Amino acid sequence: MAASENNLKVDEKMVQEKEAAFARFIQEQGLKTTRQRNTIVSVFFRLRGHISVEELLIEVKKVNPRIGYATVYRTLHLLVESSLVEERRFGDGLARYEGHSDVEHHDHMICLECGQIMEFFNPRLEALQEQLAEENNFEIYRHRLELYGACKDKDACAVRAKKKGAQA
Amino acid sequence: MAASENNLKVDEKMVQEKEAAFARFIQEQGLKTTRQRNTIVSVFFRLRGHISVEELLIEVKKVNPRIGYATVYRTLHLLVESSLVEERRFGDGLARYEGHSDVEHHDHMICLECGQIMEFFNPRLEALQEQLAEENNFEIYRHRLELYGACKDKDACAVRAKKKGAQA
DNA sequence: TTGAATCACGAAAACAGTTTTCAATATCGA
DNA sequence: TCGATATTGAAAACTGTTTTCGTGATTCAA
Repeated sequence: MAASENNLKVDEKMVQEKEAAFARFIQEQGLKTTRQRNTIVSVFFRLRGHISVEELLIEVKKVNPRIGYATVYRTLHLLVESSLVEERRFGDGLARYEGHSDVEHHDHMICLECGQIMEFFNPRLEALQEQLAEENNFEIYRHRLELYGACKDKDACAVRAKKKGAQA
Repeated sequence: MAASENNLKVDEKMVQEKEAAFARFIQEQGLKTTRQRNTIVSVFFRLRGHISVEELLIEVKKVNPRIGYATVYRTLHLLVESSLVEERRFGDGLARYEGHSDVEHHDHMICLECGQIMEFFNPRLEALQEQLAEENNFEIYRHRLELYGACKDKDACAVRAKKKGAQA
């Protein structure tokens, strides 16, 4: 029911579908297809997890070093508008972007030690929220649930924390 | 089980207890009692709901116009450190501060039409989260649940929305 | 009570993340 | 291909927040 963010290869077929969907969105909106947008989108969908703008920019620059912040920001907004990507904020002050995963909607557990972000979904949780909203005469459009804490597997967690520390 | 943010008068006795608790905190930390801090804390605890820095500053300036941003920010940090106040971020980019309400921990429903923020708490929800964390070998330190949507009472909601629009 | 050490203040500058501006360039339909 | 229009990249602007720095308060020991 839960999926860590670094356990699977990216599904090439799915990536291509998403690229196509984005291309369609661009056309529908009467916008223009550009090399920069293609590069950014292509790179983004081949990354996994919850990507910050900076992380994305670094990867994008490996393909085309002349692409700058502004274009990455702008393209991410387009991706969000196209509903292919969701923006999330986990309280560290920077936006993170997430290409839809296999689980349509999901919540997050965030380990404060190693930074790992796990996704989960539970229908009982969803139902309970609906019920509480009902009781308060409230209609839910969307919600956000984040559990902050720590992995219980301290060894694996320490390894991840070290890796993260090294690359920073 | 739910409490809106503008249904009650502030309990003067409770406010004074909190002021006293803050004074104690300042002493314990070896910090200094100042007129500015007293003003800010006093004004803050007499406001209800989820206060932004700007909202607080406006009120504080009515008492002492010479108090500036920096001192308000600094005092809010002290309030958070003292555990008398919690910082929240609802994704509109600015921090909001909340003096502990009668409900110790609680979650939020946020109406996107009128801006009303309702608090709620449900033990089944908490238990379910613990269970899901357990299943994922995860230990929760704290969590955040926000339901974004709209009041079903459209009339009351419209009144609030109008009031909010007027003051902005 | 006074004085020295220290802390806190306020204004402005710095900062981080993000958005906008603007001149140059690329795209796309006619 | 041409021309209207959208997009780009670099830099400036912006927003919310934090820090700096010179000045002013507070505290506590003498």
